[in-house]
Amino acid sequence: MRIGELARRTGVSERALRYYEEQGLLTPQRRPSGYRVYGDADVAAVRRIRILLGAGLNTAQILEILPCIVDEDGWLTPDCPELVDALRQQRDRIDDAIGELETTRANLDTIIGSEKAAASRGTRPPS
DNA sequence: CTTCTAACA
DNA sequence: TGTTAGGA
Repeated sequence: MRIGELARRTGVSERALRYYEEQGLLTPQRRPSGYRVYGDADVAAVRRIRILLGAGLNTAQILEILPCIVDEDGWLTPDCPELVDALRQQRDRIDDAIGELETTRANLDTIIGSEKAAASRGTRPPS
């Protein structure tokens, strides 16, 4: 199949599919015309890529752990320690991000709830 | 009509 | 990533 069909069958834009190839995630054959030719296996490959991207991994990280994945009933099964490791690290990063967001939210609450802010917001006398 | 590369009001 | 120009 050509890029258009793969795009339709995966719901991923042609732009993204070409990008994945550029990142080494997909290596479709080429017709003499230059057109990319994908196999049925690429449909599953794209799904795996989407899942990993959804887990917050970048294409470089996915490229490294892609061969560690075993396709099993539409889901992913970590097949080697590298993948489990990458996923754990990603989990830790999420924890850090959550922590920073909580700090930012606390800062906003301080500003919003401060006496001065409340005064200038609602108790301004007519001039 | 579909795909390709390259580039960005 | 989207979009688009210009070509095959």
